[in-house]
Amino acid sequence: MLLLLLNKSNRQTHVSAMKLYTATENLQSKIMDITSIIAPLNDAQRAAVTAPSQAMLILAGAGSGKTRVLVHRIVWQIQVNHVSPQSIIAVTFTNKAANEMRGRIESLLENSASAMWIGTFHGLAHRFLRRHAKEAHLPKDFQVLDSSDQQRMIKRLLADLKINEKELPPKEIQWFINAQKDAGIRSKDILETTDKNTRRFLRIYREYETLCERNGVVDFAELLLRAYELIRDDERLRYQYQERFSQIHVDEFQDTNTIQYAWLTLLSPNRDNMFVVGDDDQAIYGWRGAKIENIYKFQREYPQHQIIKLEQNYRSTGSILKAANQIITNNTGRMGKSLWTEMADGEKITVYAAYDEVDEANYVVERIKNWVGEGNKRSDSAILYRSNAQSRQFEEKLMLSNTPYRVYGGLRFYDRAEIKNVLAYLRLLVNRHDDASIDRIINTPTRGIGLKTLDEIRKLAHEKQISLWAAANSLITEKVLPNRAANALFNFLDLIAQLDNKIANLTLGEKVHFVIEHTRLMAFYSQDKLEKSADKVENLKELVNAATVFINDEIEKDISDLSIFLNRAALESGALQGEEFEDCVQLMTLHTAKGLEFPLVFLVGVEDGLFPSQQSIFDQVKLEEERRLCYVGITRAMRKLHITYAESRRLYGDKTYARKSRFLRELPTELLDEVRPKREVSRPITAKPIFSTVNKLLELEPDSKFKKGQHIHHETFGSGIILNVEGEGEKERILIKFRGVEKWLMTAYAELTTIRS
DNA sequence: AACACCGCGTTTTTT
DNA sequence: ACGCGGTGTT
Repeated sequence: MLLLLLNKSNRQTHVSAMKLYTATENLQSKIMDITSIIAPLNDAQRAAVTAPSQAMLILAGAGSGKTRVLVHRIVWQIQVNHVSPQSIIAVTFTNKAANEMRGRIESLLENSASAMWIGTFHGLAHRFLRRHAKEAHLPKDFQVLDSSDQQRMIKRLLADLKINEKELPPKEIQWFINAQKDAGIRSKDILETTDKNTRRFLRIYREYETLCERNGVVDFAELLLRAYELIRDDERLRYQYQERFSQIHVDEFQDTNTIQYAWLTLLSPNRDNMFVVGDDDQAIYGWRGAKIENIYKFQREYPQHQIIKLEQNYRSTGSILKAANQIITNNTGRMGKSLWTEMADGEKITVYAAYDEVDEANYVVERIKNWVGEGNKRSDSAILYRSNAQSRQFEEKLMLSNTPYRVYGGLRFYDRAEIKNVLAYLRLLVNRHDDASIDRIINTPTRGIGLKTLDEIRKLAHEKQISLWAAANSLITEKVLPNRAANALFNFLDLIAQLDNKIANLTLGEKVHFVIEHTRLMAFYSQDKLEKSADKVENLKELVNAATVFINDEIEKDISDLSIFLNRAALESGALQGEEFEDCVQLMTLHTAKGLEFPLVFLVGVEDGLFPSQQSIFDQVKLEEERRLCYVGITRAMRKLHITYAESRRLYGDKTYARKSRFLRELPTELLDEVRPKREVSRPITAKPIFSTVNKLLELEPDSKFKKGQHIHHETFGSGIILNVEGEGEKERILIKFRGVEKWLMTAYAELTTIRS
């Protein structure tokens, strides 16, 4: 029976059951192992997992088990094809995805996967460059700049070059530089003859490159570009790694950019060992350089490839899936995929036409309260929105109803100012020539080094093309500064020297603790007049803790733990986030929600101008990306999806009116349950409405608790008077005049108490 | 060095 | 509306 299963499902592998007999002494256990690899898979998944070594493109729809396929494929290669773990490389975009993959591989293997290269593009590029720093012409202790460090460098550069930030905004320069690097273009590759604007950017790009070089720092895009160039230009290393990585796996392939694709191609010269998984319908990062075309490029450049589509969805109900399928068919040039499920249709998708953003939030919060009241977990519900600004209304209402919630995507741990300051000191201890760091903390906490002194340092550094540290030292020895400034500056330089001296023999945790104390940062952040000082102190302690438990698993022994720790902090800035385990309603943008799933999902603010965003409406390419985002949003829902939109909302200060999103109009009405009929014009508001069908309806509905003219009380809005009643049962809605405002509320959800008049 | 005021922009985010 | 960064005031 087992062998039968193997033979049937393994038609496509070059590993026969015979080979298994000879390959192992412990036949029984081997067969069991293989069963555990392929038994939990459906036909398409199994075909992917057991495919022979060749270029494979797995088109994996939302919720179709793409991670499972990747994980099982890797385990299959190891246990059945006896590929050495050393030969396995698996690349993801986020640390979270990489960690999850590693964890699942390890639990299937019942063994450590530490010999495999599993990580993000940036993480693996970093490991590669660390290992071959010399060949890459990088200092042994090179540090990684995150994007705020990068921006700081650019700003300094502009100041040195006496360029006004208004003329050439640092943000735009940063964008330009990163876009060039992501496309594999060095400043020397850009022709001088291009247009004037490009020339100005180009000049900064050049200067920035030399500055980074001098500082011994590398930004995110540089990690990828350097790794690419090194493997391209160093024949010995190229052969070595091509030889080593016999099996290359890539997750979220539709999100790869030019340089990532090029790097992968270099690793796979025979083009027979790339196993890439992606979904063109979930490509939502075009705006940051991801090239969905890489999927087509792959098919052109890897002519021997095989495509397998994973279309069975294990996540959502039939209705939700139908809606998702329907919406995405409006896009052009798709690879073509249609999700299906064995699950029942389930509930219809509820569409709520809110009066305004407050009404929308009330509706959502009421629904969540009902859901929790039915015994469900708050953490199984999510509110998804297009832009971060939208979270506020929901936060307010959740707070008001005492419902715990968590907003994703705020400031991350390692991005907090107090943490960045400590890290800057530590980085300075590793490398004195790190200008971004010295710039950051030379007067933090304030120690009397003013702008005047700072200017002198910068001027000298720029003139002599030396680091800020060297320039500061030079100013002291040359005795050109006024006494007070000289003293202050000397004290700073001395502080760094003292720290360096005193921490030499401490453990990593002790080092961090020592630095926080002796730079007086702890004292600085403990001042209770400071807002949120308790949080900041807590964060500093958490940093010490993180350093204490840090395990340096890099093989290079001659690089200090501190250096590795700092780089890890830059590369995994999101990893350390506390307070995650309380049962909370989840609030996040649609982008953040990609890859996640929730039984109950609210897709809110589904209005033209918001979603799709105003900037995307008149651009076909952008609009299609928005539509994919909508597809991502819908497919997050497992059991129940609510879509809401508001007829009017406050945006940038003033009231705006919008109509329901075109995406919503693309959904078939039979899948929808529209809670309140949409009205295009604002309602006539009269205390005594003239005869209308609505009033007649009301007369036929004497069961209603609510009557016109009745006084009522609402938890949030206070007391008011009912102006109008419409609908019945669940859909009954009333217009109430509160102090100054009139609101339509659903009586089924609003918390109303009647007041006897 | 700390605080007040003004003007500006304002999709989406990882590394 | 709101928050951030830059500038000006005490």
